[in-house]
Amino acid sequence: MSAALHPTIALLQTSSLSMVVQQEIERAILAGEYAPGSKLVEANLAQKLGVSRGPVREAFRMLEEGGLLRNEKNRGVFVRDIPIAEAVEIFDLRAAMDEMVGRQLARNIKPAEVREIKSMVENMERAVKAEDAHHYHLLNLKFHDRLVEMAGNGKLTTIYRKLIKELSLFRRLNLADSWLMPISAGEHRQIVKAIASGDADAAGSALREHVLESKARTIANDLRRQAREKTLADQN
Amino acid sequence: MSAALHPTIALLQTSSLSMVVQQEIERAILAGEYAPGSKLVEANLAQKLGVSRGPVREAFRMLEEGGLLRNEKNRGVFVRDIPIAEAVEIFDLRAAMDEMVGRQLARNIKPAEVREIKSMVENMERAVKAEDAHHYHLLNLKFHDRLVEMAGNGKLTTIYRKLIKELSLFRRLNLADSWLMPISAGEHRQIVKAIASGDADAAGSALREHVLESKARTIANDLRRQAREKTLADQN
DNA sequence: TTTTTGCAGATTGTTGACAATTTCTATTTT
DNA sequence: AAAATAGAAATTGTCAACAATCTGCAAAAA
Repeated sequence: MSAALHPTIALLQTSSLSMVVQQEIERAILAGEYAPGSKLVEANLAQKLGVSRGPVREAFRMLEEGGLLRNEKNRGVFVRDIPIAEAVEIFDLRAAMDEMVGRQLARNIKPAEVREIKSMVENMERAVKAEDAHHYHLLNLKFHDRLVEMAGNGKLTTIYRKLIKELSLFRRLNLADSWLMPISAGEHRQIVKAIASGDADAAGSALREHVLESKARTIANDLRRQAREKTLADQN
Repeated sequence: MSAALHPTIALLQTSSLSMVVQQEIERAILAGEYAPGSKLVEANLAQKLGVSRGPVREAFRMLEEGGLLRNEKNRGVFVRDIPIAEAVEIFDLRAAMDEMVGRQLARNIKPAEVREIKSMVENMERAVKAEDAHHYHLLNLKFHDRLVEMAGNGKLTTIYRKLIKELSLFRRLNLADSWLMPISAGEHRQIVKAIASGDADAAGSALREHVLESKARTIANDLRRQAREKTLADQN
């Protein structure tokens, strides 16, 4: 029956306006086009996307449930601004999940997959040498995402991705990342080695510690920021 | 300003119709009033709840994102029927999360909380003696929910609860539970003991193994069910 | 008999209008 | 000048109507 469908037709069959709107708003948020804390006005978005307010509202409800938006009744929806405490909670959760991923991969990863992640680490090391922080950041996200995916637990993958998206709304994260690329890069090599060796304990704790390092750096960075803001405030 | 508000008024101030509708549908689904796989018709629900279709649709989008409903474009929304493979994934995830909970509690639980969970275990043992499977089931849910809550990670708690709700849509679960209450009950006592002793490794693995036992029982039960269905099919 | 075609009814997708609430601003009051 | 008030404008919440799609069934064709 279903002969290879034309892509546009296939798209129209699966996605309604609300889904398209949802994806577009999500893309814009993650691209930083709407800053955390900023307000999204239904009518504006509806007009910009050429649809009525209904689908926009439905998209809002989806993104709310997904943790990207926050709703105040009769006041509007806002891009969520993740507080440091919540970022820390997410890191702790990720630590447990990534440990699970490491243990699973150490036991079941295929040779082709080992080659794949090794090559990803090499790409990251090239980005470090080139001092291309942005590219490194993208490769880093891809590396961890791929590891989770390879672990083969769909539910885990879905939740992990949701958490990463939320974490990207924690504003002060980006700063922390850049000047310690080399450290983070070294840890990656060790992670791959532990996985390839088949040692579940080693792979699990390598990944767990990697995430907890990341958490510690984020906290340290946030403390510095708080101190800086306090100094500025005291001067006035 | 805000002098103690009348509950109904306070409710209207925080929750719009879509939220009320969402909660009501969720309650009905979890209460088993809509079986997994069954279709929900917008107009029916709207009429039953005395609202228009708009809020119902918004509630649908929320519940979809929450994993309780599934949407087929132009065909309608259905209560999700969790396949065994997904149930297994959820169990594996829970195992990792509960291990994290156990380790955390062993280190940080307060005396009053130890007393609280001890008393919960005693209540469960009473339910076992009284052979009250339903009551035992509720107490069991509450016990694990409370442990997760006590671990103090809000994000973890939210996700854990979502997973439990999804798992309750796995139809064959209930059957598995009842005739092995005594086993499960014994494991609970051991979990509390490990937590109270402050041994993070012991508490973590006690909880992890407890969940993995539960997973194994569910799988075994499902295999039996499949065999039974096959036998019946062959007779026709 | 089996398959295909073509309606009629039911259901979802989308829209625009109206009601309720909040936000903004100018004016008045203290 | 600062605070309170009132009304206008903007925005969200809700609804009912219309359009598009699917479902079921009966008639026609193979």
